[in-house]
Amino acid sequence: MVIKHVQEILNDDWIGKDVELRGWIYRKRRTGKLIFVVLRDSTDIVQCVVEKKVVGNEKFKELDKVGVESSIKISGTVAKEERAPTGYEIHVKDVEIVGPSFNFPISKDKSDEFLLDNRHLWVRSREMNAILKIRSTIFGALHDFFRENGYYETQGPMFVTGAVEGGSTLFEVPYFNRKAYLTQSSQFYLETLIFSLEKVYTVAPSFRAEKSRTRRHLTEYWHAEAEAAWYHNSDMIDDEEEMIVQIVQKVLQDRKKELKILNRDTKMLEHIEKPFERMKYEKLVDFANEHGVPMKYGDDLGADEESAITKNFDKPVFITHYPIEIKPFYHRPDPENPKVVLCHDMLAPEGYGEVIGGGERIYMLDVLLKRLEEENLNPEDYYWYVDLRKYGSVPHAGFGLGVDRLVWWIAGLEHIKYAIPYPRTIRRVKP
RNA sequence: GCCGCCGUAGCUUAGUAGGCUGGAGCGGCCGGCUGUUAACCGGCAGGUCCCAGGUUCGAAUCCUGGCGGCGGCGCCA
Repeated sequence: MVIKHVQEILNDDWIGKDVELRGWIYRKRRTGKLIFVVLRDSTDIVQCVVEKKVVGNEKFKELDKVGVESSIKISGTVAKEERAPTGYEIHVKDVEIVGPSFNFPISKDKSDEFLLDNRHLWVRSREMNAILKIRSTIFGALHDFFRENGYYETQGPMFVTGAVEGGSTLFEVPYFNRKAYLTQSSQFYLETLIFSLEKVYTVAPSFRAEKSRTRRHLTEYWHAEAEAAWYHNSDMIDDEEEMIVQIVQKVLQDRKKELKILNRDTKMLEHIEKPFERMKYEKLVDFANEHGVPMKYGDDLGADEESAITKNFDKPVFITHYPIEIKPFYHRPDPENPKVVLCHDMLAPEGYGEVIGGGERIYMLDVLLKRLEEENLNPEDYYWYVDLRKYGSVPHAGFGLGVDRLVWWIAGLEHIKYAIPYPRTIRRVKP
């Protein structure tokens, strides 16, 4: 008997043929001498009809006894059946219970807290299954983009000794007899590596001890970062635009079924093509005020501003040329207007907001030293970063992308905690 | 750092101007049913009302503190 996945046999070619399926009991209903088992595997679900007179008294009783999520092997004949959830059903000839399950804790009523406590079991749900597949596709498409565009994959350390960005809060960890921190960005390390590889990227966790309690924050999140020698701000934006379009296309192509399971309205995703709007911060202030969000020059974008702005676009938007005061020290001041820096944030549409932050880095030694001084930072703490500007510096640019945020937006999720298998937030470090 | 909300059975909850035995649905167990769709019908079991202290004749209900959790702001990706 041929072993198949559910998805493979859900078509007319299989009608009347015998198959063996392996999976888990998703639903079970008994009516007299019949048991309807909805079998789930990684690919899909299918209804299986078990008759007492076919499988025998003993097997029937055994199957009747076990609960949902028991793992089973069943063999039988495929039939078309309008009444079955996925249009086909299996007339079971034999069933084997591999790992029984009794009183599976997750039933129809579910609170957020309960599902998070039982995340190790909830990952089996159809929704989580769909999200995890979309997430896998997104990670794959990210790697494809970088590799097809001349970026080398590399890695920075997770244990570090200092902050990359002034403001962010670091997790302190004991490191033998001194202190170390968990990295919040690999950017500076990537900058060192462009002098060897020119174009580099990494996909790694970043850690932020910010006490943020919002639908778009995790304390541990997956950070895709890239850095490229000889790139200016707009070159980097070009790459990001292409990257986002490719990822969205890939998901639309490969994950139709999953997007449907999640009730994702894909119309918004289908619009996404180049070019994206590129708006200077200065223009954005006017735009915000015209759209009922009071904002004055020098204000950073808050959640209200972000969502109000992105609701007016059906594609991602790049905001560029922020005032120098509201961005970290390493951004390169615009030679034509030193009050702003050559940076960009990409805001996802539909109110999702910031997904990418990036820009051109300062490459002149004197400019960097001046900026460190203005920000009251000690150049000695950044000696290796400063060194890069002493030995054959080149213009370069880079970005950081919150991959979980990308999943959150593309899958159209309510909260970022649904975008990652095991979310880490200020209040949750288990399971 | 700031603001708001929640904690009652395995799960989801009703009950809080203090008052008799804290109700229900789902799940579980027992029985029934040959086409179910989160099946249905009958029966049964199941409670530290988050914890500690206080007010009171009397607390799930009011007060104080603690623990656990959820959401939002700020900050960020």
